[in-house]
Amino acid sequence: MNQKFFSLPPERQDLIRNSAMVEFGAGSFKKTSADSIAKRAGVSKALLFHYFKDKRELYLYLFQHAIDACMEAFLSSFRYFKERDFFLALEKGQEIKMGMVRRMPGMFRFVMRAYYERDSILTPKLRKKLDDVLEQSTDEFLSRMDLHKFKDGVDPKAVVRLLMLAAEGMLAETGACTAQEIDALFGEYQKYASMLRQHLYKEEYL
Amino acid sequence: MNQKFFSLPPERQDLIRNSAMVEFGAGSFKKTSADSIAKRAGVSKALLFHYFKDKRELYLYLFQHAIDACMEAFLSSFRYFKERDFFLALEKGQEIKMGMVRRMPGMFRFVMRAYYERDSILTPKLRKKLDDVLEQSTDEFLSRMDLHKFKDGVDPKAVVRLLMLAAEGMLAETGACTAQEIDALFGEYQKYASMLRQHLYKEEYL
DNA sequence: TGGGGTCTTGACCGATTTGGTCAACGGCGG
DNA sequence: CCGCCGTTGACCAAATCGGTCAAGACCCCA
Repeated sequence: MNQKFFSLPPERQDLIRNSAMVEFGAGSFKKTSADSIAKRAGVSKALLFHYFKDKRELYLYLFQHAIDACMEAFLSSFRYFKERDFFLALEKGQEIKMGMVRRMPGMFRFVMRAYYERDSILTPKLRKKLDDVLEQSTDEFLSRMDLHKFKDGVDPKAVVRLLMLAAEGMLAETGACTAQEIDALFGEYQKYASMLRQHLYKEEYL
Repeated sequence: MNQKFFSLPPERQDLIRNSAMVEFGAGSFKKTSADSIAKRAGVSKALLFHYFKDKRELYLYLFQHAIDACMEAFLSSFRYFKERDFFLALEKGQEIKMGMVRRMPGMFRFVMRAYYERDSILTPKLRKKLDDVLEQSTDEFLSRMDLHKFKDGVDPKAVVRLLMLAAEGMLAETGACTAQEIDALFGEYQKYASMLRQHLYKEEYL
């Protein structure tokens, strides 16, 4: 790809990346046209092909960039917050996630779609990179928490996964989100999290 | 549409409907080609346009049919099972739902996509029909259950919604499912349901 | 064997869209 | 005034689009 892309104003980079992710996230790689991406970004198609040599390169770059952004957000979140309470940390994490959704709407959908798409053009390396991020983030998260606050017999990993799935389900329902939609979703999510906390924690920790 | 479609062997009707739903569920109405539907079904494009006068008619028919199927499954499930325990009934319901997924994979994704799609071609009547089914099914469900088995302070509606969202999230992750994939998903779902039951029910009902 | 009816298709249509190219434009610093 | 750089509209051949149509494949009844 053309390295000059990175010397564009950051908000312009974001504009192009986000537009492309939203479009790629709405359909398969093949069915997503460069034209629609350009139109959404409000730039000419020629500009896209000026910075990226073809559609494939743009796609792979986006995936790489998305994973890097996730990884960075995840790492920094654990660098700064030393919270050891499961639900408080989960809330912090969800706040960060929502912040990312706000700044890069369409990213999570794009990544999911790219990962699960048939006839995927992703390289095995990129797939593995995402696997690592997901697995590492969950395990790392659990290893830092005070899991003994849970009642006996509760599987914390199942709790994380249940909440993750619910978040994914909420994301699947709505399209590209406005800021208030995201806040509403976050509010609903917190309701479920606090319900679980209420009944899965030992009483002395409530 | 051509009424002769209904005198086709039922499994052939299913084949065509399911192929169309899978394809429509994978992209927007506009970006889904009649060709791809025909190819997936293993029939000629000409046959599609023999039974349905155009793409739009096929699409609207599919939506109608899907809603009717949901409604019928829902009604019959409550006609036959008089279960009043929240989680047992939910399990029954989920079994029925999984059966539908098995017989019509791609249906739920199609319906969701059709409902939330921008520039939707759905008529307001069809939208309302789906709204009714969803709202009625949840309310009806809750009204028949022994909700007093829940601990005080637990909102049963939130429990239903949380599990629904998780199911949606699982569905969003996988593509068109094989029978064993569906079973695996169902197993995971049951794990979460039983976890919730374990801790949200009063102890005397466990 | 032949004819009629029904399901099904390959070939085809004009129109649109596709990924990608290229010469040229505008604005800005020197 | 120049030269540089981000940007563009116009353009291309090729593919794909929704939809049509005459003819093939098959079966039952005569």
